[in-house]
Amino acid sequence: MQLQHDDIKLGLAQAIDQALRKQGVELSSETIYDQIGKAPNIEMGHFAYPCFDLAKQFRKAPPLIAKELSAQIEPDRLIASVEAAGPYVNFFVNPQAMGDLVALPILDGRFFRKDLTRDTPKMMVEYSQPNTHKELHVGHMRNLSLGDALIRILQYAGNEVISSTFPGDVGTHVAKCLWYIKYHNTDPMPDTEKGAWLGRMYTLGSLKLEDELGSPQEAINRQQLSGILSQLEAEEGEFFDLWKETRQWSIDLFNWVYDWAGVTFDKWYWESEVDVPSVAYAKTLLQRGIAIESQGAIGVDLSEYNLDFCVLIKSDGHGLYATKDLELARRKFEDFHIERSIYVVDVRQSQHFQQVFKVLELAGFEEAEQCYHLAYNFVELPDGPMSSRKGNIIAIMDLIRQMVDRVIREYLEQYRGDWPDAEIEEVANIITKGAIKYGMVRVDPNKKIVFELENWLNIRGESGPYIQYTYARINSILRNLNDHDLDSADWSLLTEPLELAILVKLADFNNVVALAAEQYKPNHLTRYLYELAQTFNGFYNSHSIKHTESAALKGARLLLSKAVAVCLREGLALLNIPVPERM
RNA sequence: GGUCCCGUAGCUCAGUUGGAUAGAGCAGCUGACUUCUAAUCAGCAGGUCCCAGGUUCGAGCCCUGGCGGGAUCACCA
Repeated sequence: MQLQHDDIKLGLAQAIDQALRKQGVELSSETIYDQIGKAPNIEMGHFAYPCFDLAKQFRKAPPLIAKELSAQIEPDRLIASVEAAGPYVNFFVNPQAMGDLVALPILDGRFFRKDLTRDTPKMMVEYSQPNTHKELHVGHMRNLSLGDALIRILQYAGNEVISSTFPGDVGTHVAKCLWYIKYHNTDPMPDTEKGAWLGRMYTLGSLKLEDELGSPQEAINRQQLSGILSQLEAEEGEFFDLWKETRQWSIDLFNWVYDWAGVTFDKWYWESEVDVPSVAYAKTLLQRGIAIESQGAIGVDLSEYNLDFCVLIKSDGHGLYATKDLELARRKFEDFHIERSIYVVDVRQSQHFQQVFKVLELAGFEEAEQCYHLAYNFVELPDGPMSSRKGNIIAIMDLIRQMVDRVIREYLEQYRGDWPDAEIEEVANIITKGAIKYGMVRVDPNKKIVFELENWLNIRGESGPYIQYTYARINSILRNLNDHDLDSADWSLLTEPLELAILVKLADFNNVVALAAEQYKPNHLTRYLYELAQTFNGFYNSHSIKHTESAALKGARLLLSKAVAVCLREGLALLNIPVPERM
């Protein structure tokens, strides 16, 4: 539920409210506020109020109501003029008021510290659940970008949010990797890029195991794998030592990527730490009669909820993914006293979470209804889904390297000698972050992304770098033209339609972020930032800031530009995308 | 078969909770840098919003039924 934080809409709602009262009609201010929208284009108006809902009360046709209503609204500090257009009342606003209520608060930061939403439970967002002993691929990057952006947006909207991650450091995938290293690998142990090497071992292992299914070798393999798993569980033996060492290699890779992306977690939960306790918990469910024994396994029959049977303890006594999530869900609420728990996990786990939440509910864990699986669709390649198991993945490392190289070669090489080499390297990384994160988050979470490398490396048009470029461009203008510090401007001089279009767009920032927070959809923000940048670039290309008829107008345009830059920077920050000072 | 998601321009996607003439990018074509950053901008072209009903002042959006694609459904995670 959004608070009424938009001063412009509030001002318009007041004027409409007064005009309606004069005609003897009373509406709640919320209703009016919520109905105020944008005019279709800047020639028709800046904001619009539709009169359809008034038809019943007035017993008149909406166009007639719009006409009478607009006649009742007097221009004031905010409202420059009012026009009825069919069933709509269209408002033109004064640049002076827009400057005071929008641009100035943006420039001094007040604008970004408003409370946007009413219900702000303390929540935990869990995201990034990579498996050790596998390579991180671009699919993991979507999860990382989405979860990180979501947390920042939720915090901005006023929620207290704790971030957590849940890496999978135990399980059969680990055994397959260690199995291959020990029994089949002939390469020397690596000195560098150990995480990536491990990922290859996993792929080779799972391919070999798949190959040998149905062969005499199968039984031997099975025995060897089970031996490995036993050692890991007993926490002793050569495989346990190898596990400890190689596990760290993967963690080092995770940390490299997290550092690069600027992501941190308040809490790391490990599958290995909840494994044993989760099985113990499942046994209590059996005792309580919530779980039953079936076909040698122990689980909960959820068929009456259309969720099938949820196995919690395998016939060999081991727990499963669902078992661990049962334990983890409870720990989260205990450890941090949260009121809401969000899981950013790909859509293929939907049924898994439905089962987990339902079992918790049946077990009497009331917070289960505050657990929410934020399912997003996965990233796939043009020729089908990615699979570490099969080895057809694009590693995050490879994407980053290729993109950094491309950015330097195509755009930054021209500055070589002029800029320090370190800055070229840094800016290339900033741009790469912009391209990758923006690309991952711009698509609606429940639509899949078909990853085509060449499209991603081409960063023209709608992209993170477009917005970063606009920021750097404004920065350059300010550097060159802002000879003395401006702290105020005569906003009333900004009468060009494109200048007003910018102000109107700026005013919408908080509405968009609030919407993104409500819907858990950061793509509303990416879209907004792109449109804001686009609006500015349109203005920039048709109006000179440097050459104006007066110094006052130049000052106003400079401050307007600066407000755009601040807004772009703050918006990108919510996506954890940095901006370069020049590019 | 059950459940969930998707279907909008050649391709990739928006569409602010039901509002005015459905918008961007890529690809294609035409223009704009001795000027404040051309990683940009302006313009052209491109549409049965999967189909059929329904709800109402109004539907790309909501409801019902189809069609097409994807995911998932007992000891992997």
